[in-house]
Amino acid sequence: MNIYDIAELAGVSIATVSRVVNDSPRVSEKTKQKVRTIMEEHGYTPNVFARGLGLDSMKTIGILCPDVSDAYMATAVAHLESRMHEHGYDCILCCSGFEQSVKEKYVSLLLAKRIDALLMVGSTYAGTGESDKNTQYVRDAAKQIPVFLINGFLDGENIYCAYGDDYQATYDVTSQMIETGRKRILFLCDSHSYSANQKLAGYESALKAHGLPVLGDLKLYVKNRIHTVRDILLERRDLRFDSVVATDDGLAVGAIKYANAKLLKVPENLCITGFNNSALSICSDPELSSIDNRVEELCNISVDNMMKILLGEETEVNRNNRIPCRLIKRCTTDF
Amino acid sequence: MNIYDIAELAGVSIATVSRVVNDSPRVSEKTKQKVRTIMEEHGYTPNVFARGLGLDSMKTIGILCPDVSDAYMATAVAHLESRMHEHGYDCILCCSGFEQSVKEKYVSLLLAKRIDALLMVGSTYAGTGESDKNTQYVRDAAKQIPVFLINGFLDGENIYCAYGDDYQATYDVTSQMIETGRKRILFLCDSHSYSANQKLAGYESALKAHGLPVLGDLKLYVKNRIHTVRDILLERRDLRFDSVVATDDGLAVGAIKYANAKLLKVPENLCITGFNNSALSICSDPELSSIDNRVEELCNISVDNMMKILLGEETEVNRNNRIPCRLIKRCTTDF
DNA sequence: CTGAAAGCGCTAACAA
DNA sequence: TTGTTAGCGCTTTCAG
Repeated sequence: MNIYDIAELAGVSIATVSRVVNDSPRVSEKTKQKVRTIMEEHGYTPNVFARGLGLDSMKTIGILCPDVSDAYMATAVAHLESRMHEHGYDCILCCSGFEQSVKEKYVSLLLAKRIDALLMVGSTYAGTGESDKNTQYVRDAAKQIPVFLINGFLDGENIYCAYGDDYQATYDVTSQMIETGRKRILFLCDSHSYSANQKLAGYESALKAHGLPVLGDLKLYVKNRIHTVRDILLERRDLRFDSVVATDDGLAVGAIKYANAKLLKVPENLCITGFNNSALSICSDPELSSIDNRVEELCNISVDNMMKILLGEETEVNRNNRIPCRLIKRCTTDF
Repeated sequence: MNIYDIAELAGVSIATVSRVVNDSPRVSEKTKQKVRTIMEEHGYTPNVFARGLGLDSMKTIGILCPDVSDAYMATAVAHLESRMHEHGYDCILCCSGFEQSVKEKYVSLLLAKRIDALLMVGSTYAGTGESDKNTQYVRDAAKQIPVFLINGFLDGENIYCAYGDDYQATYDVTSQMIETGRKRILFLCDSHSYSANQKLAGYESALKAHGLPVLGDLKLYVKNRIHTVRDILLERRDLRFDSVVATDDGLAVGAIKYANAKLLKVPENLCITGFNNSALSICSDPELSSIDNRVEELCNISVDNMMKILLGEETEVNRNNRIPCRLIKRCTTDF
């Protein structure tokens, strides 16, 4: 059943059917009704490929993230899908992992699919914030379609970023630890992404601002697996620390497990904060204080900006959207 | 840059270019090389819409799930995407929630996009296992394209199911609780889906098989939020139980929080099992014993079957794939 | 307000 | 081995 069949059944031309499908005002209400009835009776659906060929768009966007099975990204993807759906767009989801070549391959694949825009979730797509060669593929993609980065910043034409102020959040929380008497703050991290580097910078700045030394030993990079973190901490008997600033909830829960194993009082003897305010934070015991970088808001900003761009209002949109994070206080902090 | 441009630059016809793109054997190696060089030099990518129009396929499948932000579904989606990608297929992701009308709308939307197959994750799409009217839309979709159901069973032409044996798993775990001396086993549940009903049946069978009464009071349906579960349990001072069979890890963790709040010894005074073996289970304290229904295997079965069907080997595939679950033992059980 | 017809870029049957 | 050409189903000028 195609547009010709409908046209014939309705006794009009295909042009008229097309106009009805697209709700053009240049059709009399009477023929509109007539055609619509026929279409419904026969369950007609326009062929999206043909339409795509003509319009060079299938109203589809690409969502790229390293791994949807990660809670943070899953939340983001769920929210993005829902918001895009409101606007009549479908989402092609791709999980690239963290490897450069795979990320690049996925982006070209997505571009070949002629998506209308590309949404990238996760600061891994922003590089480390230093060299440019690892982010060139993003810039190249932006030459073809608008690119939206969630949770990372990358400066470039047609690249629109929305991210939480990880620097400030980490600065603040570190400062509060110091102000409540902590002197040896462990920085627990699992990557060197743009976001991770921002958090590190915030941590170091706070130490310096309060006249504390930045100790290499207290910057610990480990795999983000709860038991692994706990065990590493347990083994490092040389390492002394009275508090933990973790860049992810999983790492922080590892620290909680460590505290429980050593029978340390939390937060009195060990003060801990996590990042992302995930389900883990209310699952652990004691429950974890965690910095919420408000993914849903980041998603909303990106989607709103995208719709503006797609409708040709690029002049009105800010390429650099940084929003404050907030600390969700639970039981592993006393501030 | 389209096929005509390439053809002209290479001094061949568009048919030849098309053959090169599709790696047809009916082109001399020499011209193949020549054309390929030109294509690369100019960064030519075939237009997927035009190709889709001709082949009536864009090598895209639809993945429908109620909510990707749920850990179980996120894992499934991540795995599915990765496996489909291996086979050169892209995935359109849709999150339908649990409302009937929305689920139906999403399915028609996906069908209109001319996907090659539909993957549905979650037993909500299998109905309750009783009436047929809630699953008619699934059967209708199956008239157009093959439908694959993960974690639920629905009998029907062109519908292929893969699910864990929730009945048996729940039967076994309930039996073990009884055999280790428990007499009042609370069944904690948050839905009436096909899967939930299977679990309930397993629970009830086990009670009967061991000569224990099936008590209405001990079947508790609550919202799947950790603190809510804990609070409800705390309030129900009339309710006596010595063990908990939860249909989801979140519910089970709620029970753990309840036990901790009441200073009950786990598992001695309260034995608890969860379902899905999610990240929550190693996060809680004590860590949760949980039934793993092996999503990844379910996904693999579905993807393998799908590829067979898409390649026209439907005779070889089983529509009803039930696989055993396994209990991952941690600290909330003593068996 | 409606229709005829020219694309959109590719695939595949048919010719050569 | 290669080229010609007729679709695939829709959108959109251009005429009327």
